[in-house]
Amino acid sequence: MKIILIDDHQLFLDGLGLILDSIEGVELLEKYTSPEQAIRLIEVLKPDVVFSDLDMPKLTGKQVAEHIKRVHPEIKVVILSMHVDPTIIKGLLDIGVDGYLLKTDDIEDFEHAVKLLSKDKKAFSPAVTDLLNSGKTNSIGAGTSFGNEHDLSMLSNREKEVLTAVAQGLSTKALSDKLCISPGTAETHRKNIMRKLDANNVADLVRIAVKAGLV
Amino acid sequence: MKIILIDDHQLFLDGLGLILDSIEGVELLEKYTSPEQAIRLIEVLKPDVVFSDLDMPKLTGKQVAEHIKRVHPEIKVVILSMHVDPTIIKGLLDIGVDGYLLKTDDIEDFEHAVKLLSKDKKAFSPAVTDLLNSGKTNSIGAGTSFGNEHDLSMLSNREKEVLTAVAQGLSTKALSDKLCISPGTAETHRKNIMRKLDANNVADLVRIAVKAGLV
DNA sequence: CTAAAAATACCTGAAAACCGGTAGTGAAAT
DNA sequence: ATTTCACTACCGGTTTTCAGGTATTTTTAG
Repeated sequence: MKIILIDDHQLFLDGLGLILDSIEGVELLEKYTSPEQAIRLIEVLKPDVVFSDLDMPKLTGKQVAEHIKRVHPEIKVVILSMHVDPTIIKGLLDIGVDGYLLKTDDIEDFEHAVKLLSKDKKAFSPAVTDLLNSGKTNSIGAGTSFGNEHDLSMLSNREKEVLTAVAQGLSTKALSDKLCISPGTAETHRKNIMRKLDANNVADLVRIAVKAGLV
Repeated sequence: MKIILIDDHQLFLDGLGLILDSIEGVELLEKYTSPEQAIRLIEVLKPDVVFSDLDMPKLTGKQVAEHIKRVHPEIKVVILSMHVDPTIIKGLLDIGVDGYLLKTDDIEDFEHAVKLLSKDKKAFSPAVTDLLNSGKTNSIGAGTSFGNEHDLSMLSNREKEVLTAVAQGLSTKALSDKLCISPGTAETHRKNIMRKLDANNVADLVRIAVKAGLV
């Protein structure tokens, strides 16, 4: 199995290269910190599989996957990522990627993934497999998501007002006075907002509000 | 030189382990995906140098460095990071870290860093060295940090850690686990912080923390 | 017009935050 | 040497949040 690697972090790339070299039946053709260069040379190298990082400065792993799948559908693309994010994963599946591995995986997981790929099967991290099996985009319990976009579009106008007030440090009582609603209503709004934004407490709400420019 | 590694990404950890093994004069004692565990076992292992990732979920590399430098000042701490961020780097220098390497560095940079460390010199990435030389952080003794630095000067280091944790949305219990203190102590810290910053609730704390760049 | 969505309001119980203390230890400063 | 300060820890009581609801009205969209 001929492989090329793409990751903007040279150190990770070097390390992963060493790991891959130690796996039976793997031939590491080339490593790239530049997605553009990798794409340019893919014609020449004719790899079986491309492992690409997701978060990269100029060209994201998703864009790399899209390009490769459009031009060379026969080449398998596996995305390496730090985050278990259902929406990201779904987007990648739509493109037709052949795997999604996590940087928190260990070498065994990686070897297993290589085996699956060699059998023309898709390769996902255990954690990702669990996610895909356990319903869909609903993840409230275990991991609080890191880098997801907190766009406030799903909030109603009133809810945005409430969120702003909460983020300003107003108590439910003060907030309800200010917005001329009952404290119970304020609570309801806050609950709905927290559900929609997957926030578990006031601190989460404030961070989101600040990042969204509400305060 | 006895080394331990800390990074929440198992795959990176494995790869970096292989790289370090290939470097002359390096003995890799142990690798940890859990900063807490690493800190707990540091007494036993007695490493010369700790390489730690900066961005980690439960305990940041900065907190790891703070803890190690507080408890075992003789152990060198080198931070691995993805970003060339002056404010971050300055904060780490204040703590007294012995190096700041980038994940975009290559193996040669890494070997060079190890050499410097063995000579009791500080080890920085070329890109970071450039930044440090190009002005900026020369004002070391003075507390006048560049940027706005919202008034957190009255807080002790520990209190800043607590504030950061609170702003990240951790409950008192979770926070106390993370910082290895009792919930009561965490409460005390939070109280003192709120008094010092004239904050009345978590929302106020989060806003201040975000504006101060703690999160 | 009607159905859906949004906004309003309330209830309950467990958990957590909040606020007032007190108090020991160890390190640093005067 | 004594004081000061940071850090640690605990107590007791009050308030608030948080997570389940339920339910009515108003507004919006098809």
